Order: sequence, then structure tokens, then C-alpha cells
Amino acid sequence: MAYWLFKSEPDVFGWEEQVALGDTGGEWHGVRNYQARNNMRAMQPGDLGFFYHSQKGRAVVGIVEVTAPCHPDSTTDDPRWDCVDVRALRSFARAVTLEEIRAVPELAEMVLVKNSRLSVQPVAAEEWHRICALGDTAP
DNA sequence: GCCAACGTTGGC
DNA sequence: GCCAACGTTGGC
Repeated sequence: MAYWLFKSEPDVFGWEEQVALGDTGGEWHGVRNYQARNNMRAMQPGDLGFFYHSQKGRAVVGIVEVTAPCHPDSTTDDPRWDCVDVRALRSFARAVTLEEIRAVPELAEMVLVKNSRLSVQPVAAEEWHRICALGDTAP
């Protein structure tokens, strides 16, 4: 079981919208970056991911579960791009902001901190637990 | 709104 | 295969 982080602009597709998709969830489509795509290819059903609001928000707000392995992205005919399916698992009791994350020395190596542009990224188990604790949320 | 960082494209 | 030009992302 691995941990990940999915980034989305709340103005485009926010956590509320993910929650509204219910237990069925949906495709994490629209990724057009090889590194991000490769991360999705490495995912397996049951993996967990943080749902992070970029731009306006800049905080981890929820936890999603990967429900389907990588498959073609239905929003394009380009065979290069595929994606997983995710569903909302639970909301953070308290959103954990990027500012808070940056303030924790143990989280300085997070991809979110080091490479802020990567939209789908791996999260280490220690990082996962630390952030869940910061948000008063079950890991 | 600005700008730095990064990824992609295309000419050579 | 290199590198300049360009486009995009996201923090501030």
C-alpha cells in the first residue's frame, strides 16, 4: 500500500466536487505530464492519496482512495495519457496548509515542498502520518 | 499580477 | 542530441 498526493485547483475541481461523486468516485483525468502519469501507473487499488488544493487554498483537505488501476484517459484520444480512478474517503477535520507543512523540518523533503509543480506525487509513510496528525485526521 | 521553476517543442 | 524559445504551473 502506497501513499500519494493529488493536486487540484479548487476553482477547477475542488474537494467538494470529489465528495459529491460519492463512493463511486471518478477518473483523475486531465494529467498531461509524464512524471505525474508515471506515478499514476505505479498506483494500485487501495492506495491512499491526499487531496491538495493548489492556488487558492494551498492546503491538504481530504483523503482519497484509488479504486481502479491506470487506464486510458477518457478526455483524450492521445494514447500517451492515462489515469486512475479515485473516490473520496474522508475529509480532513482541519485542513493542513502548505505554510504549516513548510514549518515542519521533517517534511522539508516532501515533493510538495521541493517540486511544487508536480501534480501527482508520491508521499512517504512518515510524511503521511505526520500530516494526518497535523489535521486531526485518521491516517 | 508577477515571476521563478520546470517541462515541452522544434530548429539546427 | 543539444539548446533556445516558449508555454504552463503555482507560490507569493
